[in-house]
Amino acid sequence: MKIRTRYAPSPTGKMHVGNLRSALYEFLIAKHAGGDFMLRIEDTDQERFVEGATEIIYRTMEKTGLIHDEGPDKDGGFGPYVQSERMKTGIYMKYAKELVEKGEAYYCFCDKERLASLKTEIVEGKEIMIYDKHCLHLSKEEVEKNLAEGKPFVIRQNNPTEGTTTFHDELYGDITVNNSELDDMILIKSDGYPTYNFANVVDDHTMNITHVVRGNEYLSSSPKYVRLYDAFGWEVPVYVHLPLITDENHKKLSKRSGHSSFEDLIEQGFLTEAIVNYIALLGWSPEDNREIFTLEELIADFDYKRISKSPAVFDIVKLRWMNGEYLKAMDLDKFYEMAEPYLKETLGEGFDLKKIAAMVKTRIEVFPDIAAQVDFFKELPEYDIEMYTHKKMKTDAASSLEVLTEILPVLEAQEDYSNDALYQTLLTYVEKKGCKNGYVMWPIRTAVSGKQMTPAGATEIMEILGKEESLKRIRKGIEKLNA
RNA sequence: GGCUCCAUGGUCAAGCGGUUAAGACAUCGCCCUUUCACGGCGGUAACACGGGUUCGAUUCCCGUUGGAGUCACCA
Repeated sequence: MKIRTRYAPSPTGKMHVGNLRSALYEFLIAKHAGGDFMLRIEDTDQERFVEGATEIIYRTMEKTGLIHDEGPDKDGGFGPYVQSERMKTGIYMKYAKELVEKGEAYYCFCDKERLASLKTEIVEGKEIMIYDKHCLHLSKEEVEKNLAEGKPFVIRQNNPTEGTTTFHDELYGDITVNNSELDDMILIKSDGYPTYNFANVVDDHTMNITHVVRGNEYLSSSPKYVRLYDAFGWEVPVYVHLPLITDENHKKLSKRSGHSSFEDLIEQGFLTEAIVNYIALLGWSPEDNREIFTLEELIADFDYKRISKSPAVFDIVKLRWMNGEYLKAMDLDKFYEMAEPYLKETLGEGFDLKKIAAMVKTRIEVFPDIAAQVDFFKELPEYDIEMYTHKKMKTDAASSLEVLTEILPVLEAQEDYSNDALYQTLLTYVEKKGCKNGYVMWPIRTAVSGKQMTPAGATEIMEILGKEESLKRIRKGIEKLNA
């Protein structure tokens, strides 16, 4: 049988990395087995709906390459399934009524006040309530009467109070709970919309989803879903609950606490491919020790049995490293194309940006790192003459002054300011002087950059700067050292 | 608090009864070098605890502890 999975987000904001990883694994599980992957927007909560959120999800999926295989026609392709659209067919109410017929669900007319009176315990600010099945005992006549009067109602699942329910998860094995733990959750809300709890079961079944893959926050409600499948007489899907991704405090990532969304990471200069690669490895590992994967390679290697059971901390430091690996592997033209806006922002016009891009390519992890690397080209920063002192190079203020003063006329006479020519000139001087390269390179580099660290050596910097600016900076250095 | 899940270095992780307990990030040191970075080499660092089972437990079972998730007319 062909595997069919789905990503079923609610359009309530941006996608954080946990959401993205669920989508990725769902996609990979299907694709690895040659199956189909679907996208279903779960927008049954009208209050939480965020304008534009669906588009964000759609765009993110497209950008990351997690393309779904079917859906309603849209722009010549497939759009996502949307629950609010599906609801117009009356599908959820139809199935809910079927359950009522079977005695597996019932109408409930309890108002807020009565429900509030049921709240017994307060734990960590949360009120715990177990519905007392009050309306289950309403007679058929009473129900009809209430309905006829237009009294607001919800439909609740009717769970047994005795016995146990067991379901199987591919990763976590068999999980059994006492039925007394299962509360009579609401299936249809008073606004007529289904709850997630109900819609996900109806949709997964009617869409022929074979593998339900989702975050492990659903682990504890899964027994109730299984009871729904059983009540309908439907085949229970294969369940794969994914370990949580947490922040550095080991708390679940959430949109509300402002954890990194995919879009934020892109804005911070991370590459889509690196993000996808990194999150793939949060909770899954291949048989070998490989760490760098394209999406295609992930599809080929992704065996969901190797997904881990314990939660993983999202470590942005390692993401940065991985992003750097992608940058280093990228061909220069592509890199330049992406780095150009960042280079322009700090340097403006008038520089050989491509040459500078090449210098910086292996030295940054994310694009915004560029600014701090190259800003000195634009303007010589204020610097302390302490920087002329370098133990290993055996340089200090005095030696630097001497070198700079001696080399200045040579550089003034020099016409060719290409890196090679400059380097030759300096080497000649070094030989004549009988010292180490660094003894002269260090002070020149310092004078010309004013920085502790630069993306290139003295002569490469001078090549970019040009004769006039290079000399100006060296004179400035001499001036500072004389003061 | 009830229920459920989880437990290998700071982090991601391999391991699936017998290993000197991999690898990666981070960190530290050395080398290379026109500084730093890159690159190369090396170091520090882990099986939460207590009982079993077994000739032998990181690995299997139970308990303890710790952590997380969940307990809505949210998904």
